[in-house]
Amino acid sequence: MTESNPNFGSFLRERRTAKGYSLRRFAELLGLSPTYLSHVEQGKVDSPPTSDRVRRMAELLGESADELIAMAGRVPDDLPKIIQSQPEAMPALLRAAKGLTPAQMKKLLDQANKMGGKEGSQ
Amino acid sequence: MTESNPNFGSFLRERRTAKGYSLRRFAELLGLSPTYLSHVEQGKVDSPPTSDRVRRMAELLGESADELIAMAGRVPDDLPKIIQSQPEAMPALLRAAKGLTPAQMKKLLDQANKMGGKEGSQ
DNA sequence: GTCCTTGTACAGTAAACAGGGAACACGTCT
DNA sequence: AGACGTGTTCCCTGTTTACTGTACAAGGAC
Repeated sequence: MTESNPNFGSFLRERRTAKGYSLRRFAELLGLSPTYLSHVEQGKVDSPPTSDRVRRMAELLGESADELIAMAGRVPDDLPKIIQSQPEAMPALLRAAKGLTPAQMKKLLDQANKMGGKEGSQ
Repeated sequence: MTESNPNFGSFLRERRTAKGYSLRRFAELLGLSPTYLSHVEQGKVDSPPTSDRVRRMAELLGESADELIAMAGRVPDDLPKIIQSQPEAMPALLRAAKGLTPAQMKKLLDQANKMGGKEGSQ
């Protein structure tokens, strides 16, 4: 059922109106029907838009794509491939990072970036 | 289409026969039809089994669940929740870890485990 | 009043997902 | 020859996903 955070809809509406977009206009820019967008904003929808659509929303609204995608109950679509590229290590890393505080996460992220300094692998 | 690695099917078959399970027996233990399992093992299926089914396969075969799930082209189902718990940091971490060698990954994982030493959150 | 724009409720849907049933060919055992 | 266990093939199916079209009510502008 792809449970989407109930705040997703209201957040979306708040940001959209703040940007001065009408529902129809915003839907048009996204390539969605006003109907569906209305449903989404009311949280009356079983399945939120796909992550690439949500990414586009974020662009138009000037919000963080990853954050909005998470609110929608989705996962950024580049991540599955990354996880599968190292099927043991990546899940282990995520599980290890699960309990960490934001500050600890930042440290860990810095470590990772330091390591990958030279390798710009495709 | 949930692209599953073509090796998934043949690997599955190889391990199953090595364990002495017949297709019917194995299917029964999994709660699947022999038909579908046959399709899966031949790679003749558009959508591989769900990740919890693949996990059960791994248990029965004594294989790594994460690895088999990746072969199936799926993502372990505990990961989306973890990612969403820190929508900025987790994707960033994965992307930073993307280019790393297995050895570097191990180091990073150790760091993460050291940090989380005390916190047994949730 | 009527025109236009706003969002909304109702109903529907093509395609993908995740399989399943029945019958079949083949080898083996007795 | 019959029974049995192996995997396979053809075709079928309920459910979910990610939406859409049409029509409508409420509020302002002219």
